[in-house]
Amino acid sequence: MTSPFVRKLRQGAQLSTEDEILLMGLSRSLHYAEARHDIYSEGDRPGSLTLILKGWACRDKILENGQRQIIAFFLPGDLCEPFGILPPFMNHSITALTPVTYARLRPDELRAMAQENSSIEQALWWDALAAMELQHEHVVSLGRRQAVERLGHLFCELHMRLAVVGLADRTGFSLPVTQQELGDALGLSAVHVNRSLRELRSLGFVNLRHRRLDLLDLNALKEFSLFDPAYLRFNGQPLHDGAWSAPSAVER
Amino acid sequence: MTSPFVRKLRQGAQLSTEDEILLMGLSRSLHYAEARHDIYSEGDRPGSLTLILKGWACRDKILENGQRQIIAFFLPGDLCEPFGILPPFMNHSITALTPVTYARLRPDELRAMAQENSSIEQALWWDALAAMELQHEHVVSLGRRQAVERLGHLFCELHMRLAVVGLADRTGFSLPVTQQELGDALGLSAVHVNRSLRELRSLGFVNLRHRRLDLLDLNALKEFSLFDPAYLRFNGQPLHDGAWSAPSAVER
DNA sequence: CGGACTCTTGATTGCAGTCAACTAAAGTGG
DNA sequence: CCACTTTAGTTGACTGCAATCAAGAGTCCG
Repeated sequence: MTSPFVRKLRQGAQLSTEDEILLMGLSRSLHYAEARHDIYSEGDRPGSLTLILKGWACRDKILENGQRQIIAFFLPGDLCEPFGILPPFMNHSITALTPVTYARLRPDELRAMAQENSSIEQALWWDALAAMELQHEHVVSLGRRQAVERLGHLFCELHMRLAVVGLADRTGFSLPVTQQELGDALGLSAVHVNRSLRELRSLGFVNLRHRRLDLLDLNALKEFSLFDPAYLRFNGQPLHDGAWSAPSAVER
Repeated sequence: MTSPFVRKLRQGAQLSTEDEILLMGLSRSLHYAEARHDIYSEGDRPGSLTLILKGWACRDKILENGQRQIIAFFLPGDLCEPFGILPPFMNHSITALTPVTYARLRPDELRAMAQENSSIEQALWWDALAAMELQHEHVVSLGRRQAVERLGHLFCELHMRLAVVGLADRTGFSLPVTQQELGDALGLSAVHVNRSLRELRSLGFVNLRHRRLDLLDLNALKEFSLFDPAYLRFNGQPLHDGAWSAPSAVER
């Protein structure tokens, strides 16, 4: 059983079996976080990168007035920081939304691996690009989309991200977060999330109950939410070669 | 006269004179864009990274319904994409807000330079980190701050970013964008930007006229906007060494 | 079985959008 | 250099989306 990390990275580069073994070998140091507990808190000085293996987490920030904003959701296979970046201190938290199993990766090890192996380098840079564009689309949602569209768009995004790591199929997926947490991600109140959910249900698009999202008409939902999956960079042609392969790195 | 790029990167690493000469040598290929024209449009396949040398630009996306969201402002010294990332195609635009002078950088050249020079590597990763956290804070603003706070927060951020490259002092700075564009960045209508501006003026914090922002009481504005500059990662201790220096790279 | 979340719905409030008219500034061309 | 046009800024009136407040129902869990 390949790890979700490897499954996702396959979207960004052609990986050989040896590449995949190398990548899986990174997850030596396994850790566990309980639901609603911080993996990293504001002010912490992280010593390693966090790779989510199982469960859901998020990057979130609590404001002075007690309001919370979820900046990003992290799903199995997600690296909470791009591969070469280790912040000297955190100014927000990484919080487990469910029980989470994660690995701690050493950035120097990752970067050394990237330096020696251009496929892995390309995959890691691809992952960093995809993570940035996720943020961009989040800004677009919060800035210019209405509540119902935001919610629908998020569902489409989560579905594609989960499908890539084998955690969603055509019928739906497990959505283990509260409506309050959806609101914290979408800049909405829990009450309004509930009402928007009702609207999506009454339109016959989805049904959320018992922490599972049933997709009743995915295509209609995508159209309604103006969802264009290009920003996820899935299944795309690999990032073009000329500019990508480091001058000295030659793959055999 | 050192370039704004170098001035900014000094915030992220100790750069020797030779490092700075190397970095300035990157900006060989100079280009020019007129105000309101795209540097890259949606669908383009960029062949190089864009470094803003003079003028203001932005990353923006036009939605199907004609609404626009500005995802990020780019100021002199800003790299529009992190140093190792060259998207295979653009799914949004990079647009000049004023007349812009920019350089085209080859990612392989940048990465080769980073590989040989650990100070430069650290500076470039630092820049990528700072750019990501800018995005995070943008999400927080759009999700959880009120209009007036958003505007005030943006002014504080722009002031610090411009000050680092020598384009702002205590009295204010040139703000060469329309109120409509401020609204497109903050998820507000131009009318509401105007009203919020009036409120900030009536509170005695700032005064915006003829494309210049006068800072009348910067500290009060920062307090009012709950502005915590930590996310800009300026003047911080350099990113810590142990995890950062690549195993084989030794600086002399 | 009790207590704590979470979800749901209704009533009310308020922040920000839209529409519209007018002023000010900045270009443009004769 | 001055009419004319266009773009940007300003203000008022009204509307509407989403927040808040509140209460009840449903679930989960010890």
